[in-house]
Amino acid sequence: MSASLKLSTAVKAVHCLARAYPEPLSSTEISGMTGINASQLRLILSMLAKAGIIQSMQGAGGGFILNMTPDQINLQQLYCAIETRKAFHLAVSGNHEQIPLNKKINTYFLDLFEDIQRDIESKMETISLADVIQKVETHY
Amino acid sequence: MSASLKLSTAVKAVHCLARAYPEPLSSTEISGMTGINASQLRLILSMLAKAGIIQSMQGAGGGFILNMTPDQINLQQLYCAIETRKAFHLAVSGNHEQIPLNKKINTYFLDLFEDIQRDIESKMETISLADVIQKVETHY
DNA sequence: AATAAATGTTACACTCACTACAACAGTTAG
DNA sequence: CTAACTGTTGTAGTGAGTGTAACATTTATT
Repeated sequence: MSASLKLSTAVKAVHCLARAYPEPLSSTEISGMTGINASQLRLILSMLAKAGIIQSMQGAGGGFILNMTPDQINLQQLYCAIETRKAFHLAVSGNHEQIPLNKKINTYFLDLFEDIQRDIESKMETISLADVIQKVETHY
Repeated sequence: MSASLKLSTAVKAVHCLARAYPEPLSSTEISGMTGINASQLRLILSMLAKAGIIQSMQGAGGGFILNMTPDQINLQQLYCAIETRKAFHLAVSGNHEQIPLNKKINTYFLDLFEDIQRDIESKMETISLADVIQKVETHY
């Protein structure tokens, strides 16, 4: 799954958890609320649980519950927890690295893209889940 | 081709043109210097020509030649000229938009991603081809 | 202890975009 | 008129992303 898709999925799920708090929700329940496949949700939610953002409880009567308040959770934390590949997909010309100029320019761009990646991450750090919920409920 | 791949390809090609200036280079010649396929180069170079960044001359003895000095060309111009899809690939959870909450959160993220896209573009605007050439030749 | 209801994880089919390249039509100098 | 170019279209192969199912594992309940 792409980082941006996972991020929006994570926000939707966590938003449900915020509304249900302090009651836990199962992946099936969240699936019913969002339309997102339950297996897919579990994949993402288990990553969020490992990052300590939510708590997962196995077994009958279990489910997921927030482990932090919405204003303590920011998009960067969510993004970090679920990231497998970078948001700014950094492809540079494939395999012509035997040519010195290519190698140098590739390196330059990899550095630049990392730089941009850092910019994106700092921006996301400034946006809390509470911000998102508030904005979604008022401005849209 | 992804935007970032095309961008690095464009920079490599334009870098060759800068060194050859005022002599024109054919796509075959640039291919020889960079290892990049000539057809692929022509695809990108023709886009740069349409944007007025380089000039293309058809027919025997033709080729490509810079139409601006390296310090007048910035990465944003190159990126703009070759862009087909956005750098920050903005996927949000696909097709569950019948659920109002989803639609709102999707819209929120599309807005956020556009915002980030703009940030990336302004950053690229500050980097000229001359900067890249200078940096590549000294720092790497 | 047995059962039912959860999570956690793996696997898989399917689609689709990307990549790299070839081929050829169109254009121009000599 | 020919040779050397660009411009554009098409295409086979590959790899990543998507959506989902299946099953192993864990735990509350009775």
